[in-house]
Amino acid sequence: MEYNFKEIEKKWQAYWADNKTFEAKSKSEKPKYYVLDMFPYPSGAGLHVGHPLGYIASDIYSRFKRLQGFNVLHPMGYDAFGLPAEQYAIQTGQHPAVTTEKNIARYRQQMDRIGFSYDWSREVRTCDPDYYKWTQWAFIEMFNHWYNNDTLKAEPIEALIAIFEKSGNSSVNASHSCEESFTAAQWASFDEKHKSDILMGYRIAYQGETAVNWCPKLGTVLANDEVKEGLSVRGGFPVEQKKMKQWQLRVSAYAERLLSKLDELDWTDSLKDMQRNWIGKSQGAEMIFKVSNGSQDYDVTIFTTRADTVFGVTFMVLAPESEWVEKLTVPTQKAAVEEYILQSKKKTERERMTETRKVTGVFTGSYATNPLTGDKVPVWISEYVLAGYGTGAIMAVPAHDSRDYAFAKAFNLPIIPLIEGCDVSNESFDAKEGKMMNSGFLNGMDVKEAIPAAIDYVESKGIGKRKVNYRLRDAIFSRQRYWGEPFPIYYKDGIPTPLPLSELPLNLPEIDQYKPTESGEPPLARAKDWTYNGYPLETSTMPGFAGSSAYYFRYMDPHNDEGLVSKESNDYWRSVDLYIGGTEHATGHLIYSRFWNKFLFDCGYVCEDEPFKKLINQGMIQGRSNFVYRIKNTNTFVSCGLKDKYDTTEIHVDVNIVHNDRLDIEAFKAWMPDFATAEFVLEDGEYICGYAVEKMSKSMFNVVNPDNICDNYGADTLRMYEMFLGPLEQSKPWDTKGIDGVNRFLRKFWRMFNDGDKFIVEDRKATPAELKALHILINKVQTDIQNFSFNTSVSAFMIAVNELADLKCNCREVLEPLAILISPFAPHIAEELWQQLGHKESISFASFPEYKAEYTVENSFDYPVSFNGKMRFKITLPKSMNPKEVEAAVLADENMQKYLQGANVKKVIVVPSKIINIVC
RNA sequence: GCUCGGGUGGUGGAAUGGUAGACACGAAGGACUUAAAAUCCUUUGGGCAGUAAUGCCUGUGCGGGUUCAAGUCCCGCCCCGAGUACCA
Repeated sequence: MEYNFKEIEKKWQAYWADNKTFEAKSKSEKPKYYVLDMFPYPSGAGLHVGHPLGYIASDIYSRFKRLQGFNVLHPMGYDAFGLPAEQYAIQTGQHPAVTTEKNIARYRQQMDRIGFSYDWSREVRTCDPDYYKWTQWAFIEMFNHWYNNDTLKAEPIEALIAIFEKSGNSSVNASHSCEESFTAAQWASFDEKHKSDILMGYRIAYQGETAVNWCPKLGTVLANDEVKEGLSVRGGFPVEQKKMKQWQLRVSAYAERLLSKLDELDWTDSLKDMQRNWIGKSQGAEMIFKVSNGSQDYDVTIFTTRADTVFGVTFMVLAPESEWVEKLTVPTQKAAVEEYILQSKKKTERERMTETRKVTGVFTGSYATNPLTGDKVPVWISEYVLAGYGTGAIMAVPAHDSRDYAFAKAFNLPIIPLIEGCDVSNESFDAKEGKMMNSGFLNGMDVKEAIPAAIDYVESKGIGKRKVNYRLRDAIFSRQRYWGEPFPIYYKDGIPTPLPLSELPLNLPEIDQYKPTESGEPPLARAKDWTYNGYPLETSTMPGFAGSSAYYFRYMDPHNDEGLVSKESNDYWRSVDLYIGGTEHATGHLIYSRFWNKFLFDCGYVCEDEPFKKLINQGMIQGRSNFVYRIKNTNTFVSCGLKDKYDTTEIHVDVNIVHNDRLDIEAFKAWMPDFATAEFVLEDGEYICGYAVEKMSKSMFNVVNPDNICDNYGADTLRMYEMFLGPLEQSKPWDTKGIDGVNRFLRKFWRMFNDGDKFIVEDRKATPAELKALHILINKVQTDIQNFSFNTSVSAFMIAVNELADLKCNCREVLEPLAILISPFAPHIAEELWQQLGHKESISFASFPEYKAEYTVENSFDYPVSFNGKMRFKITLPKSMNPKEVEAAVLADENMQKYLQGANVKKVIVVPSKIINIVC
């Protein structure tokens, strides 16, 4: 029988499902290992060949770990809340739950065909009330906690209330957004509403007014990571800044912990770097400048990382949104300032960006006093200062900051150089190096000493203090949308109040339409009787990242209705040992999950502080589009190599009717009615298509569906080919060219133990040559899997099978370990061989074969590398040998003497490990 | 601008500082076959010499350097990709 992958794959997929082969044991003597994929959003388009790349890698690793004797948890689920299903619902009236359900079914079907070893009994869906109950629960917990900067952890809000009752808020060191200070007596006198407002400024999940990213087209606000280049990541619609009251998560409280713990994680440096940049820690100082508007004096605090440059301050700048603007604008400038602010408000984020570096600004009319020189400097307003970072006000040092420099040039403000020898006639000198001048007591110091010296000085004078700033902002947590988790919050006389836990989950209500109401309220406002005990419920819903932030805990204990995860299950599974997914989540999901995890850790619900110990980012699989070239105004198509001889139009052609860049002409004619009568100018009897690497998308006709590959080549070929394509972490275009090689390899492997209809394995002893090939492979595969170098291990299989086939190796002693070795990559064919070898249990319960080094020892000194006065030999010697011993061994070696015949050896130079030079 | 990756045949890609191009695709030639498919064998970075076995030169984006030895390490450029962006 030929290698009939269709039958084999169907058989084993059914076997695994029937026997629950991959169900993870909740209790086990074995050590645990948790391998997780980033769960997908089930889109309407189904999976394309890019999606399974990471899943295949994680599956190989999971199967490998099982063979190594681990109790492996390898689950899968769906990130099922999201915008596309809702947009579709708005257009069609179809309930998002229905479309989502349909898409999930299709995803599942497609994944099953690839032969993944998921434990489907633990599947989770974020849109399932039994699941989002725990998302809502976590939100209430965050609502009921505040972040104590003294103990560096989240603590119950009751403890904070107790402090307020005893001593007000002056002694509290919290991450907060409360602007009021009060005594115990004052606290006692506040009414309920006032107390609620104050506490809101301390809660980890809080409601607050800030500038948010508002996307008018989607009718909702978005978090920072959901906006790229001023456009929404979903849909690509313009986003503008708007002040709104929204639910937020105090992620910023965890900035330092999120940053410092990165060092301990086994993630790639580039990913850690992305998170570091996103968190954006900068050390500097806050400094107080006295500002006068002519009639009144104010203390305005600024933030700077260059305290050493105070002597070069020639003006000050406020953000247009700064609260100081109103106070510091003098009557004569009022009209101009108002006009400027109006203009900047009108601009969307995108417009601000496209008008790059266009310098704009307006003078307030006020003057600030330089705290060190006493000089009076003007206070301006400009968009280049951001309200949300630092204090929203800066001291401008045009000589040493390029933005201040541009501003100074545009408005003709003075520029004072502070570093010896720097030239600021054309540009600022931003580097933190050189000797200070024009700087009073700092003169002569190096910049690196001057910065701390300047801060020490202002601290001692009480006009400033050291300060660390983070770029990381709190996460906006409200969405004005339907298809998300409802907030478990109702408004009791206007006071936001969490539902009792017994009321969870708060189910998403049915509504007639999925759009906002006429008055612009979120869709949930359409729900009938959206109240609790007569009080109105919150109408916004949670964002996409809410459900995906702690899903990995749920897999540990998916059916628990007492808690997110039981203590027992959490103590056993702890955290994710290996997480595989795309880099696109670096600044979103992976920050939120770490934050969420740390919060639950602080509260004592989970035992590990970090969720993902090791993280691998699989590269993206891009599309590879094919083109045909139509001669203008005809229906004649010319092959790629001849296209320059004609005036042609390039047309995308469906890659599924092109093989190795050769067009299937009949299929092309049938593809679209227009082409039925097409004529062709061929090269050597074939039509060669052009190609380009583009994003994989329907409109480019370059989407390759894994189902097609499974139909034509089988899942084992698909799995091995995706790995063979190149390094896992690298992005690469999908190119079916080359898949034949992998398929050929599997057929060859099949023929090792099948001849016609006969199973031909013998029970004889293996020869040394066979064992050598086997053990080289064992060693290679083991190290490659551990290094996630799956492409080279596929090559190693090809080499080994070629060699063993040449040796006519069909003995059990080799084929048994070979089946185990290949089973993570091509599990179906491996199971088939395993069964034919007489095993009753799945190959997943076998043990990874042991590598025996003695089968691979090479003969030493077997060839000369070069001869050129010097003779060089590559040798393999134990590392423990010292140079003298090596020299003696070399000269004594028989082979070596053969090469040295007649040569007059003057010197033997032993260079590290492998090579020796012999000077003759 | 800043940060991090990366540049190797016709193609995808291999190479703990140690024979560059493993493995695979494609291509060319051949065997088997009435034919096709399948399978197998040979050649395949470029150049030169030779009937040949073979030998020599050259070659990993560019220019320098360290080293007995550099695709790999160092310095300076060029190009491509990703992230981020008035973050003071």
